[in-house]
Amino acid sequence: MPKPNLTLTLTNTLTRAKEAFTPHSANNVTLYVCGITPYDHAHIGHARAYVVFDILFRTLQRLYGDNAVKYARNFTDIDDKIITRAQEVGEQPTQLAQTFIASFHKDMAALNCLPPTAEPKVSDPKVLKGIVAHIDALIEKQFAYVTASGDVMYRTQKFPSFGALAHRKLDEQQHGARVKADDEKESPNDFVLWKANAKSATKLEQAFSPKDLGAKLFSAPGRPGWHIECSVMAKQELGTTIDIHGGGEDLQFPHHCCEIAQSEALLKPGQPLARFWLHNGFITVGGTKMSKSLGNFTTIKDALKSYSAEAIRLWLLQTHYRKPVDYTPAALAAAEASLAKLYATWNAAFKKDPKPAVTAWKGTCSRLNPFRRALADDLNTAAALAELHSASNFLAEALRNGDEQKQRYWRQRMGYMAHHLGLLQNPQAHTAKPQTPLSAAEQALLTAREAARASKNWPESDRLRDELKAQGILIEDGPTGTTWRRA
RNA sequence: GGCCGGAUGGUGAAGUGGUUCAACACAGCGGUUUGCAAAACCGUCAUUUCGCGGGUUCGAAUCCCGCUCCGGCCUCCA
Repeated sequence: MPKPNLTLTLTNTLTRAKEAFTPHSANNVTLYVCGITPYDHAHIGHARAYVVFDILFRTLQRLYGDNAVKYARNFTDIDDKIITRAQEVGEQPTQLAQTFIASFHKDMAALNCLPPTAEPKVSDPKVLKGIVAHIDALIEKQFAYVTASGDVMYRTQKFPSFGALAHRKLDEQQHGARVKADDEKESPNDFVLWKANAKSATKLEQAFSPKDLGAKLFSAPGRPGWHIECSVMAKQELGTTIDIHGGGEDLQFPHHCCEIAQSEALLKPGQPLARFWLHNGFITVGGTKMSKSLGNFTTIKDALKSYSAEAIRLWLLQTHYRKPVDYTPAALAAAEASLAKLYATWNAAFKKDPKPAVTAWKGTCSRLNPFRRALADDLNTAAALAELHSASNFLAEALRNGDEQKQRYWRQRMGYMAHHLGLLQNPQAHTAKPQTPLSAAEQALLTAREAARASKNWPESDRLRDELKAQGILIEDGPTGTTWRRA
């Protein structure tokens, strides 16, 4: 792979500064992004996180080569929330998790998010064994202790920089602000690595015997705590120090701080779990964070009932990934309109020349430089979109002028940009919304209107046009005849 | 209480010291076109203005200080 002639800069949460990114090894670039706990359908907030990191994944692929980038995104498929939900609906937890993993995969595919190179699950025996071994090692090194009820806790006092990622001094925190303190902890900051059944309301489900998994220093049946899995899966999939670790802003503390403590306790002094930490901002509703617990969420599937997947993607990419995005129908409708315009040009170009669009680009192109620079500048997708619009406008102009050379030129560049952003990728029909053929009744209306127009019966013609519009079919009378499209 | 982030036209939003820096998009408005529309095109759309008040500077939306408002986290969370 050629050495990238662009420097990728990323805002590193560790330093709160934009830093030049260089991978530890240019032919093995590693990215770990915290995935979901599959106990319900994913919502728009999840969509944002994974669209953002999809753009990062694609950008890294362009810079270092498709095969050089390893992107792991996990599923926390062993968890109290899964067990609780499973009991509510009378299902096996594992079955329930499977259902929502499949649902999540569908959502990601709809949103044009590329599949990660690895999607580890906690329930994988390899992961469970790794977790148990990691916990054993932490106990051995005094970084963890077993409580009277059998839990294993991380001893945060052994890790003085705990909380540094979130820039917190722990003695200044309000303990128990949200979750009540646990008497068995040596320090209120300590967190659970292994959750023994003794304190679980759901004793028998998703419970594992540490001994069976090879544990030597703890024994109470139970399940892994939330944070430990990511440490282990990142290590198993990507190695001990990864290039970039990402996730939502809300994971900074405690989740990512706990991961750092768990992982770095077993690494050489000064060796980090991750060199770069990236966090995306929230989706808000009326200014308040969209979340499961507040109940103010819209699932991706529900949003897809009203808006095309690419409009959702476009809407998300209009804002820089660290800023909040407010979910409003008006904003989605505006994105849909903007996308429809892009597709109108795109579609017209395909009618002229049905060859597939360019997706890859070898070498340099001065017209693509602003686009590439925008994405390399801390993933400035808003600026990158402006370049896409610009290419679209030039292509539309070339189509009007009949300049075939420029049509090819701009179509290639537009195609490349759209592909990088994961937009304009609907196969066959080059429109955002599916254009199902007219029904017999609809066709009859259209034919009747044609007849009325031929006899210059304008009132009848307009009445039929309104009737079609009411059914979601928009009529356009052009010089070469009448066309229709579904709104 | 501690820590973190945000505030840019009617709307979303880019821009973090200086030659179109207020990009781009959506909406609106005027026009061309059309039987009328739609679509498209042309034009217009923050002109001492970037939450407020100071300061630094030859020069600030951009840096510094103070303030207001909004949001997030402080062991469920993307």
